[in-house]
Amino acid sequence: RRMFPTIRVSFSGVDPEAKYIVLMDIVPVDNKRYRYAYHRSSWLVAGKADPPLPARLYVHPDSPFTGEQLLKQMVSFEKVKLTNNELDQHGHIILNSMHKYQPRVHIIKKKDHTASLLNLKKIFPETVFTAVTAYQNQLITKLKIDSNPFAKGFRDSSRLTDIERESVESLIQKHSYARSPIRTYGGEDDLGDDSQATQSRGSAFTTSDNLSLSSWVSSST
Amino acid sequence: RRMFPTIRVSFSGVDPEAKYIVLMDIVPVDNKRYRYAYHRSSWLVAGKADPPLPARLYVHPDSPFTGEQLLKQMVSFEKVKLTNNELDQHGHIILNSMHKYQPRVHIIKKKDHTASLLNLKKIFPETVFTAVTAYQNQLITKLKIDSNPFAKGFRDSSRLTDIERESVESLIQKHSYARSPIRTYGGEDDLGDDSQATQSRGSAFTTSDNLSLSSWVSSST
DNA sequence: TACTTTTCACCTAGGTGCGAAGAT
DNA sequence: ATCTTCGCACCTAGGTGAAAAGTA
Repeated sequence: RRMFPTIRVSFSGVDPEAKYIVLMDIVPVDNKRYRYAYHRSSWLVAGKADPPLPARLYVHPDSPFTGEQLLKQMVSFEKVKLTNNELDQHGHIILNSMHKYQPRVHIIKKKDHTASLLNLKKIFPETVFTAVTAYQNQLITKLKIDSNPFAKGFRDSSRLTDIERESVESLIQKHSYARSPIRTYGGEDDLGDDSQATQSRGSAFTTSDNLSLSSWVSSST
Repeated sequence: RRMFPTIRVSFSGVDPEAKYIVLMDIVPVDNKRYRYAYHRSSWLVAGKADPPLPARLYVHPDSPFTGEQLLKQMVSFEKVKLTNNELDQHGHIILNSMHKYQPRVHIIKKKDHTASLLNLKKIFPETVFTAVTAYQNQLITKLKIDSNPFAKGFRDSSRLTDIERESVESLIQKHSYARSPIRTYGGEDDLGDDSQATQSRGSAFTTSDNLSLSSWVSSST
């Protein structure tokens, strides 16, 4: 199923004349499996991670972009789909349920006349999420029903109250602090703030194939 | 509204390594206005054409294609939209109702390192059609209801009978013979059969903006 | 009379969480 | 007990011709 909320990114500092490929992948945050403690409303470590799944890239369907396009428009990843089916034939990104993940946005400059590439990578830490097949927390469910147009059918006056919005913020804080501190699992290099990807909006709730992964994360800014 | 049936084209003889832009435009077949003679089931000339409308190109949204893609996949123009509103802001192709038109498919090879272009043009005469805001013939209506999935709601056992199918063929013959013989109005050069566009499927019924243009044409293999 | 415009019921296509049923 | 799967009602989004109303 689709990843929701949608990750949207805008770019600066690109060459308007050059061509760029923009893509997303999603990497494990740590080597742990999680379970949800209802009475504490928080995620607890529940052992080592399950075996890693085939890594897949989501190349943005509007690629290649001209630098000019990237400076003008926001790039939206609304069509990214997630699954927990390791045999998936649809090209969706494959995740383990009950594991913590970090989406990453990559931008690759197409060098003319050669095959060489420049690949920049950008992480928005506020988009870390935990994949699930069923929502573990009623507030998250409510938040998603509130914000996803396709879930309008479930809005029975259950729009989030101000108090609930505060609770959501606190949940997000907890989820954020609970993850391992700095390094992305997998040991690949991140970009600093000089990266070309400068803005994100929305974040990475999720979903899967026939089932329904989810999680939570900030909707910073 | 969308042009239906959809024009689909496949290509041969292209360079798999090169990049190509594929596009469609629709040009007047002659300088005449038509009206429909119900009792004779045929189009009659009804005077000189109305003033020409702004010419527009429909660049296929999957452009640019690699030659490799063109050799593999059929290119479908299902999303082409037509209108009779000369002030249209949506980029749709603008046509005069009750006039006869010829869709054309163009393929442009992008030359590396230069701005120069090679533009080839291909006409499928069986896709000539007359634009309308309301269908003029019950058989055409039935044919479209029969073949367009979005019109399924109007299929009340009214599927075309074998006899009706024959009548449709004869209508198409009549429409075809009625148009001016060889030259496309506007005097631009056509390609011969050595063109790179080698196959069409379906044809050019139509439709417009808030209204409903239509017409008929062959569905030659 | 001969079109053109507008609105609408009825479709296709596909994104939601729900809840019963299944799996371990 | 704790997830995962599946079918479903309910949405969004938008493509149909019918038919009533408008235009000239």
